[in-house]
Amino acid sequence: MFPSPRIYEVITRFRQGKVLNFCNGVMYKCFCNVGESDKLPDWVKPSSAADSQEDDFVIPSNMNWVGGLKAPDEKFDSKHGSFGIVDNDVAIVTRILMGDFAMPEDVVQALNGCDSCPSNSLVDKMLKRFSNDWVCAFGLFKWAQTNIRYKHSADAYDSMVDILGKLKQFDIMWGLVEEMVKVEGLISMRTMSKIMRRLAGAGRWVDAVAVFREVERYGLTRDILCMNLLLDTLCKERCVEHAQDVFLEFKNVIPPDQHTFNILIHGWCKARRLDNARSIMEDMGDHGFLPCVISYTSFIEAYCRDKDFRKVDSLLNEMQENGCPPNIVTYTIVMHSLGKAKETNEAMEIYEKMKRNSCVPDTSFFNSLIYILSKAGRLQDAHKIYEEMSRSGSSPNVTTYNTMIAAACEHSQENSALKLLHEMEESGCKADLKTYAPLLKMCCRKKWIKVLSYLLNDMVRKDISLDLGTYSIIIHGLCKSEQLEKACQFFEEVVLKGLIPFNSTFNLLVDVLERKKMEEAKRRVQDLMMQAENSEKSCRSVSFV
DNA sequence: TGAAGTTTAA
Repeated sequence: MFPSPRIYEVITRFRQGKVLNFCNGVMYKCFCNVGESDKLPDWVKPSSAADSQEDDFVIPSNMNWVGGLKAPDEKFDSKHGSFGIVDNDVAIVTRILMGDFAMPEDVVQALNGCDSCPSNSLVDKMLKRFSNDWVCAFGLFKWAQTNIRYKHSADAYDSMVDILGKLKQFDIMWGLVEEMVKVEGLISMRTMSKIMRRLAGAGRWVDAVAVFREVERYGLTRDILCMNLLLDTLCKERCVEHAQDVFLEFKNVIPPDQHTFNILIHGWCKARRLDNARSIMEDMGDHGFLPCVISYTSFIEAYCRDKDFRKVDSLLNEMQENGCPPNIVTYTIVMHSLGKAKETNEAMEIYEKMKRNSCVPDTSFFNSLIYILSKAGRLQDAHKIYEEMSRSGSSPNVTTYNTMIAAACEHSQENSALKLLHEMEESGCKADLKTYAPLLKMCCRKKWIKVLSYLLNDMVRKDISLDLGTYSIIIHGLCKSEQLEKACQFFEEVVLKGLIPFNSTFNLLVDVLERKKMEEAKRRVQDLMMQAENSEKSCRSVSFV
């Protein structure tokens, strides 16, 4: 135990009110004892948001004390200020990329000043870490290319294309694609698939289809595989109409296969246009394909969504009669919907029916079962299923743990929730934001501020960053528990991160502060909200120039 | 890495 540590956050630079020193939204934090802040490296500056008075903060025993600094991981690189980063080059490059850059060229220049060498693993890690910051990612990408001993892998190119597409930098993306064309074997169907997905996601359906039309220009074959990829992308991006148009245009040139029809059936079922799905099914027959379990399951899912369980039943029977029995996916859908419709006994009956038909349950099925049992308040039964899983050969995954933890939190089984988090870690299952969100909410409700701090720190250690929704849960929870100072601190952190708080969060906080006559804090929150809204406006005007 | 299913807060 160390005397009176205080939490400091590392905040180095701002751009339009945005904190730049976190990667993928992860804010790097460090801990130091009161009166020892001069021992902090110069890149560490305490922020007002984190200047908490948690004098009794307990340092978790799994942390090491390194030269006056508390680092959440075994190794702490005090020179470059990275936590949990063992690879020195990764640390150096991360540190540089945390700067304020307007153009990729600036990033290249900054990286030229360091003596790190690019490697496949370095580029891979950095592209993942900066996948939401195309300027940094592309700068690093360009810098790596200047080294004559290094060549980007096809995967690195694909990742870069994907990042540029995700952030809607389509001109730059196309420039990179042209560069890829010059090297043989670089462009693959994976590249094309990423491009089509990002274009469709941005509402540029015509462009996505154009990629398919011109795919031979890139040395690829415009076959049924490629067409199915496009159709699937269009359906998943909610433009099944465009998928249908492409299908009609090309079906005489490129003979469709069973996948083609299933993709369209699923697309139409998801869009609640069952008539269209049925015509595709007929067309499927005309092309000599029988509907398979996947085709039927799409319809089953649609009926389930309408809670039309009579139709579900008759279709299940029809499937059996047609020699196409339902499989584990079909059963999962039906059971899940029955459970959600509060027909828990009928849902359990599906499990029995499944066993009778010797259909083997898998992890997703068990996850669904655990979910509906928990929602019905049958936590003990859910726990039994959790134990049954390992015995039956399907191991729990992240969804299993997330579901169990959320249920325990909802039913005020705090210890059990924290125990599950521990079990999750022990089993080597990687936690994510959905693991922590209910736990954080629970801590706010119970006013467990120390545990809240511990969990937040745990998240930093695991590279899991808070998003706006999670921040909102915390702020709402703290308001309800009348932990108003804490609530204000989190509100400030949201704005510092460049996020814009929801109006409901803002209104709630202002209301509570007003009721408690905390005028100064109220004004501060109002200023912060204004700052957040203004910085968004200025960002917008910049992007339209 | 060719088609269907499970956890989501304000």
